[in-house]
Amino acid sequence: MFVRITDRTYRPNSLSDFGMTTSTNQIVSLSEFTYKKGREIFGEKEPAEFVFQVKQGAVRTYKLLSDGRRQISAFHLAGDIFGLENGAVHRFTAEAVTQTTVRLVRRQSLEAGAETDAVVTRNLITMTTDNLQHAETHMLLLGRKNALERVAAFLLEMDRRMVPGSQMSLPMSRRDIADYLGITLETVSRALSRLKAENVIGFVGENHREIVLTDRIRLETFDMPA
Amino acid sequence: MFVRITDRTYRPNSLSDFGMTTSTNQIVSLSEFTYKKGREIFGEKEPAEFVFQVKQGAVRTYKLLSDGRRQISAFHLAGDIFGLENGAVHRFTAEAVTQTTVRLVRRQSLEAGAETDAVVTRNLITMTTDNLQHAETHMLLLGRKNALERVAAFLLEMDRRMVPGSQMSLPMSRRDIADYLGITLETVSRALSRLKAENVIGFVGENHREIVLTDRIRLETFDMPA
DNA sequence: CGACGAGTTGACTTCTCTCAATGAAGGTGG
DNA sequence: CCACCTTCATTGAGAGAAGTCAACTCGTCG
Repeated sequence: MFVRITDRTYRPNSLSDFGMTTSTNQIVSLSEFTYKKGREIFGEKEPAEFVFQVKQGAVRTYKLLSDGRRQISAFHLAGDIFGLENGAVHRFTAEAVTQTTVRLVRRQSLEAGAETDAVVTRNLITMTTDNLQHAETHMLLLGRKNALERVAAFLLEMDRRMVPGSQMSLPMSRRDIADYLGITLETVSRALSRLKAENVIGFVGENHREIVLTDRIRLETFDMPA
Repeated sequence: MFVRITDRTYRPNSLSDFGMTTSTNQIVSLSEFTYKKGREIFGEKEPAEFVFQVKQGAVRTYKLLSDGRRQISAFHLAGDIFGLENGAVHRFTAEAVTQTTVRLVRRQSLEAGAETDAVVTRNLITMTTDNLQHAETHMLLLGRKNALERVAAFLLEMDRRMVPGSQMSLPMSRRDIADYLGITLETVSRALSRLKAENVIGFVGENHREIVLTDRIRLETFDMPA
């Protein structure tokens, strides 16, 4: 249950072990750690000691209301950095969606790097700005799109971000998708069924998370761009 | 109609005219400009030449869908900085909610300042992070709160941000509030009527934008915190 | 093998939207 | 200064989209 606390006693190597490559825009660190499915990586209001990069797997970050309603603000896939959007204290909870390996660096070290290296600084700003842009786009979705548009937008976003290929394998459950899109899991399921019935998407494997975009053009019309 | 284009040919004074005070965390510039109610300050996809600070009045920033649905991402009140959250190109439209005076600085100058001054850099990051935090909180509202909770949260936010006093004078219309909260103006109106009927708020003037929070404690219970 | 979790689907409910009417406020021009 | 027009806000009635509750299927896993 609280293995994660033990987990987080793990310490990455010190300052000299990481750097930032301008070419890849990724924080590079030799420090890695793996979380099992559903494990909490950090909790809301905890001090933000580390910044993370997903090496493999997927992470969800979310906020809760007191009665349990959940809003997932983002899914972080391989390559993505998370935990940076926070200040001294984490502003939401991060959990492993599937078994996930992350690289981590001390936040303090990063900030020290930013003091002396303008490139590191610029990258920090860029990453924060990217997060902000994603949040803005998502606000438009949450505030003004209907269920079908939300699900279409989600599929297109995931298709764009996941490894290229004819099909995609979604790591997250229908409930996760629902909490990301601000609807219920039943509504997600109905929207997917409708898209399947109209031959816009197809289900591939026997679990229902392998999806192929049969008609991307039509899917984009469901999404409805600005 | 296109006066704003003329407006924007106005040029702020050069680099030497602005700086950033660490004590107030505000960009200081002698360059000012005033927009009439409803005027566009900048449009989505326009090059982001300036960063703005509201001196007086209020600004809304929003995104549109092709069919006209609008999502206001934020209201910027006196003292607030906006246009920074953007990259080289503005990611949304900014309009004056009421007659509004802004200070402005060239974006390029700011970036030059960031190169040489770590304090400026830190403030830039802080401001972007603040925007991000607001967006995250708003995603929770848009994705998971009901109409009454949204309106209650809005009133508490405005009360917190506007000049202290027993009552507040909202600069924006019901439609603006609705597009900020992801509901319709009728639903906003009904929620306000209900809060008034329950003596949680009161209307003061003869226009319906002067509001007093009669029972802040109860209003907070309607909002429902995390 | 059985329990459990995930997903789908149906029936019904509910919340918000849509459409419409009304009244008040504010701006404009004669 | 006032009549007129437009905009804004409120309120009601009905429609509709999404939520809730529940049943059922299908893998997975102990």
